[in-house]
Amino acid sequence: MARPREFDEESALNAARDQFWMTGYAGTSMDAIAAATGLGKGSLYGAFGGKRELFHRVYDDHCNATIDSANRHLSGDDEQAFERLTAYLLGHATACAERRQHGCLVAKATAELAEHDEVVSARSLITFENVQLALTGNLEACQRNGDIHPAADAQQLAGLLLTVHRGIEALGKAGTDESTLRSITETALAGLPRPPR
Amino acid sequence: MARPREFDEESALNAARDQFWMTGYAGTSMDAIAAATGLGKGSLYGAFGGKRELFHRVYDDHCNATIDSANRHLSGDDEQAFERLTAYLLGHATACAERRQHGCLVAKATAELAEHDEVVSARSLITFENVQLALTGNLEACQRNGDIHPAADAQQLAGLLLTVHRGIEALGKAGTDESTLRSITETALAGLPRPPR
DNA sequence: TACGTTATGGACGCTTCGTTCAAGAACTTC
DNA sequence: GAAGTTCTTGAACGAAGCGTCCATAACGTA
Repeated sequence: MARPREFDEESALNAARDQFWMTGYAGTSMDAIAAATGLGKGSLYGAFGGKRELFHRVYDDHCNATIDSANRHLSGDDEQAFERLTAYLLGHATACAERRQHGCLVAKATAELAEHDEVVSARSLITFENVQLALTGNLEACQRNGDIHPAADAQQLAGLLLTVHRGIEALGKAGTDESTLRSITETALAGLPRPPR
Repeated sequence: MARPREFDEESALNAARDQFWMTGYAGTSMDAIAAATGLGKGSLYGAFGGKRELFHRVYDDHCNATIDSANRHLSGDDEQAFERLTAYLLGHATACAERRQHGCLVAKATAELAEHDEVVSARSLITFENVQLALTGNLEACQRNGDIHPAADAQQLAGLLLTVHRGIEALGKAGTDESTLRSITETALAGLPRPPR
């Protein structure tokens, strides 16, 4: 060992993430990140490499957090699976309508960079697939509990719900109000195939 | 009159739009636009003002074109309304899966700028509302023709379809393949309430 | 205490950015 | 053809971009 780091890596990464989140990749300068993290250029480049490298690191962490969040919200016992699904999607609708919130970083980064940066597009795809997986697991629990038609294709339905999830995010960005986003979500949930009784 | 313009305004705007479309607002330089349009800086600034002004002009035109396209695809006689709806959404799914296509400019601009530029967010919202309106009209035609349950709320369903439309765009950006996007679309269409028989 | 190693902070270089400007060209009107 | 107006070209400018470098500081080890 030699001289130890004076900054906390995690909080520095969070500050950098928030900058990218707010102003996008091209719109964020390394000077702004240096100011936000409180790091000098030397520390910044020494610890994280260049701008692209830093973004990849930040983005990777964020994608993992997104997947974890989906899993945490959606997994659990069968009895309350449908309730969790409803809460997850309606919560998302409410969050997307918040004016302060600057939307989802995955959506923003994918829109800006996916076509130019294969690392980003691959990471985005994996993230979506994993969220869909979490949704699939939840829907299967719903089926076991009799909330969803047992013959339905859970994976297909999960794909649709993921799509709705991403669409809500897009509409929220444009300023669609909360009640609209929530009622769209409810319409989507109402369209799920219910079991015969 | 004095010296006439040597360039075609529309094609210059299209070239500018394509640049913004490809590399985003912050990622596009006026030099790049000058090169793409073939205009000198003087002409560029003289004709369109600054960067932001030019983007607003380009974006406005594009939003109108988007709305027109939705209306053109979705309006018509009642008999083929559902067929047109299916074609519109499936066509969109296929287009979004095209790797060459750089996604929807409305989505990209909204993601990058909506939170910082009220002109953009307002224009995006109006665009979405008008596409939803086109979808609503189509669904009402479907109801008259007996393809959709007559008691269903067409506006609610249109909101859901708009959301799916935007979600498909988001997933396509990440690289989701065509067959997946199409089958999600089909699942969404299958979830629409059919009339009792 | 001396030395090697890593971290820090900011000045620096080079490039690119958005925008302005001056000189000249093309047109209309008188 | 002279005057007036608008358009074109491209150089120039200040600001800001990314990344490097260096003197200094703070540790471990000998």
